[in-house]
Amino acid sequence: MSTVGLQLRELREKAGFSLRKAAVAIDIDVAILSKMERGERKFSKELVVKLADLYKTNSDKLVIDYLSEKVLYELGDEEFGLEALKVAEKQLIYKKINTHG
Amino acid sequence: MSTVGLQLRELREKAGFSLRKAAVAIDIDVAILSKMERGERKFSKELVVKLADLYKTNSDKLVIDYLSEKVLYELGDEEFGLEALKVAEKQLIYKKINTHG
DNA sequence: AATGCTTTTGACAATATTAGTCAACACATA
DNA sequence: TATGTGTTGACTAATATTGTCAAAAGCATT
Repeated sequence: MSTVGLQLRELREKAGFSLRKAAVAIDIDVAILSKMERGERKFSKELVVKLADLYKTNSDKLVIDYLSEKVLYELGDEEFGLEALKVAEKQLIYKKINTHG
Repeated sequence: MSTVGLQLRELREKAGFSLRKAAVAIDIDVAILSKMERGERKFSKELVVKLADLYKTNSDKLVIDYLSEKVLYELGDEEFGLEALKVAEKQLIYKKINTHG
């Protein structure tokens, strides 16, 4: 269940693009796009953004979901996954406070 | 700055193992262990646990830190990293509630 | 049925990434 | 010198990811 894939598929259909047209527009093989939408292959962030642009949609939420999926994939069904996420969050917040930019 | 690496280095020294002895004990090349402790190479979870065992330490916190580092590495300096972590957390919690085990 | 479009599938090659091996180096100390 | 410490870089091997292609399958329409 790749929510990014499903979301992008819906967006594509609403925007009236066939799989082929969309694939050509962002310069990838149609087979890859097909697989990505169905969660059989991973997206790259670049492609997510390109597709969002193509469909005239803001990409922020899609990117966030994309990253979230990536993180969850990395964690697998790890026993301490939740704890790890909380630690990671703390680190990020700490970093955010103590950096310029 | 790999906290897992530093933690394991301290633990090793406190446990009185030389790099070579520890590497032999867990059956890896000493060069790899050296690099891992200094954050030049990634650990695997298996090695973290093996080392914790060798040093007679509970591995839970180390594993959590290991996973956290892995996640943060994946996110890089992504603008929406924090948001992604929060989404991932929600997913995990949701999953935890709705599964047996 | 035949055409023309769609999407899916699998096989394969090309690339990139990661992991493992080894020898040499530098430093300290007995 | 000889022994033990940790570090470094070059190299190979193993794995994973990505890209390419052709064929197949689905679905309307003519």
